Amino acid sequence: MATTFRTVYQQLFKHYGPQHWWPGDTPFEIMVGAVLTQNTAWTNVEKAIVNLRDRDCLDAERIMALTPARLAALIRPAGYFNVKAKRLRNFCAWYLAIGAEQGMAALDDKSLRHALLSVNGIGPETADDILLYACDRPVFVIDAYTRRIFSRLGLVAGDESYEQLRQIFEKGLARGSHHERIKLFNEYHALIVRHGKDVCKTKPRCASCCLRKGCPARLD
DNA sequence: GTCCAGGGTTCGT
DNA sequence: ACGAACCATGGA
Repeated sequence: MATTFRTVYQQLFKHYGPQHWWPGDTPFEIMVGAVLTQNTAWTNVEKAIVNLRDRDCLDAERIMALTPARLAALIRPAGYFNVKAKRLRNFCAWYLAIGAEQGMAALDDKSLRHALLSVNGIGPETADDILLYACDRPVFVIDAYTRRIFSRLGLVAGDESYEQLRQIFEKGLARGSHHERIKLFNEYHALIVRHGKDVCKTKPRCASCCLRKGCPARLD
């Protein structure tokens, strides 16, 4: 059986089961989490979100009403708090200006992605997290784990640009209804992160890949 | 003590 | 277009 984007997904799902991403009660909370999780362990992001919720600040207007210093203090556990306070403000200002989730829903996938990328502090991965997990748009999220795992499998070269990789994955997983693809992309990225956390950082790092024969951490 | 996490921007080349 | 420095906490 040839290794494909489909078979890797099946292998991961069989081993780890559903990941129930994205944790969060509302789309807005997911968007906040997407900004806060930039290069940060999720456990630290959760602490920051709890702080915001305790202050009733999981809300764009409430966040904008905070001074940058107050906001930074609340999100302190998520690290890079001064940078992220600024990015969160930038995002909330944009979010309110565009008309919140209704305004976002009025845009097609491409326009919304472009609009998100225009926000200072929202790059490709954060934008795609928001598109997929908060807006239910069929975009495949690429991260460092994706690049590492799939280049070791030989399914990608590894030095492609973010945009190239996204196209490769979306084309490699082209079949299925709109809804099925969203569900698949949702679960797939979550499984890649789960697997990456689990074994791809074992020391010494497996030189081949944790999904391939010969790797001590291979799944079966 | 060291390493690095569910990255992005800015400023060099 | 691409690479490196920068940001900062907390858990393993």
